[in-house]
Amino acid sequence: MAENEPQAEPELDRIRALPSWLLNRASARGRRLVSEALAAEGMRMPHHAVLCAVADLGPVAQAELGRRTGFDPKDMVGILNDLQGAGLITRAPDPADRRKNAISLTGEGGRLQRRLTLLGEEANEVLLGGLSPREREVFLELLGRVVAGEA
Amino acid sequence: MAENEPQAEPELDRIRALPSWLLNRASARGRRLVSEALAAEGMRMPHHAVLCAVADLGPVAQAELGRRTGFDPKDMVGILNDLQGAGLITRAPDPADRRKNAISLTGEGGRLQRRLTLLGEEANEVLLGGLSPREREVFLELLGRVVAGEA
DNA sequence: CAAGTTCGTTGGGAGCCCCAACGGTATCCC
DNA sequence: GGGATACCGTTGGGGCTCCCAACGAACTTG
Repeated sequence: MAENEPQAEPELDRIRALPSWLLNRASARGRRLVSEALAAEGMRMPHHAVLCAVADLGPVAQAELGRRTGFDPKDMVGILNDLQGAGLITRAPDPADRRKNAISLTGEGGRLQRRLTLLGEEANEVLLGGLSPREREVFLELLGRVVAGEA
Repeated sequence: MAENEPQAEPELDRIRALPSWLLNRASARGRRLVSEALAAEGMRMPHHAVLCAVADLGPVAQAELGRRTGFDPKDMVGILNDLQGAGLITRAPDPADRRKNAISLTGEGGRLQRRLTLLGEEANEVLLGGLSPREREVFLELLGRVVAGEA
C-alpha cells in the first residue's frame, strides 16, 4: 500500500524546508534568470549595478562606487576594466585629487544601462511569475524585513 | 553644506528594489547565520546536508547522495573525505557492486547530525526573527512558489 | 564478448565574497 | 614645514558554490 513510497527522507525534508535553504534556491534562480537576461547584452549583474551607480553618482571615484554598491575594490577594478574596454565608461584622472579616477558614463554606457535595467526587470517579472500582484507586495515587504534583520 | 547631503540614487534604488537583489541579500544573510552556527561544531552547510542524506538513506552510494542533495560529484568527494576524516561516516566497498562506496553514519555522525539540525534551526529562527508566526507562514509559502517557478 | 553506462575520482574553470599588501597621494596636527 | 595617518587604485591570494570534462574500474546490455 503506502509502503510503496520510494524512500522516506525526514531529515532531508527537514533541512529542505528551512528558510535559509529555500532562500538559497530562490536566490539562485533569480541570479540565473537575471544573468541569462543580461547576457543578451554581454554583461553580468555587477556590470549592471556599477553602470547604475555611475549613472546616479556622475563623475565618481572607484572607492566611492565600491562603498555604494558593496563590491570589493578588487572586483571593482575588473568590472571597470570590462566597462572601459567596452567603451561604456571613461576613467579620467581627478585633477582635485590625483589618487582618484573620475568614472563617467559614455553615451553608449547610458543607453546600455537603461537597456540592462529593462532586461533585469523582465527577468524579475519571470522570477515572481507565480505570484499575484497582491502576493508580490506582501512577499517583497516580508523579504525586505528578513534582509534588514532587525524588524 | 550641500556636499554632505545624501545624493539621489534613482537607478541604484531601482535595482536594489528588485526581488532578485533582495533575495540575494536575504540568502547571503541566511548563509552567514547558518554558517556561523554550524562552525560551532566545525562543520559547514554541505557537510550537514550530506549527513542528513546519509541519515535518511542508510548505506548509500556517493552518486546517489549527489543526486539527492544536488551537490556536484566533485564536491561530494571532498565533503565525504572531511566527514570520514572526522569519524562521522564510513566508506565501505559495496559487495554487490564493487564500483560503489556504501556510505553509512557512525554513532558520532548521527549525534552530530542531530546537533547540526538544531543549530541550523536556531539560526533560521534568528533569520526570520523579524516576522510573526503568521507572517512566517505566508512568507515561506510564497517563497516556496518562487522557488518552484511554476505557480 | 563488445558497446555502452555508471562508479568514484581528479582536474579545471567561472562567479561571487573577503582580506592583505603595495606605491602613490592627500590630509591632519604638532 | 614635516611627520604620522589615512585613503586611493591596484595586485595577489584564498574560500565557497556551481558546472563540465576526463579517466580507469566495474557493471549491464544486446
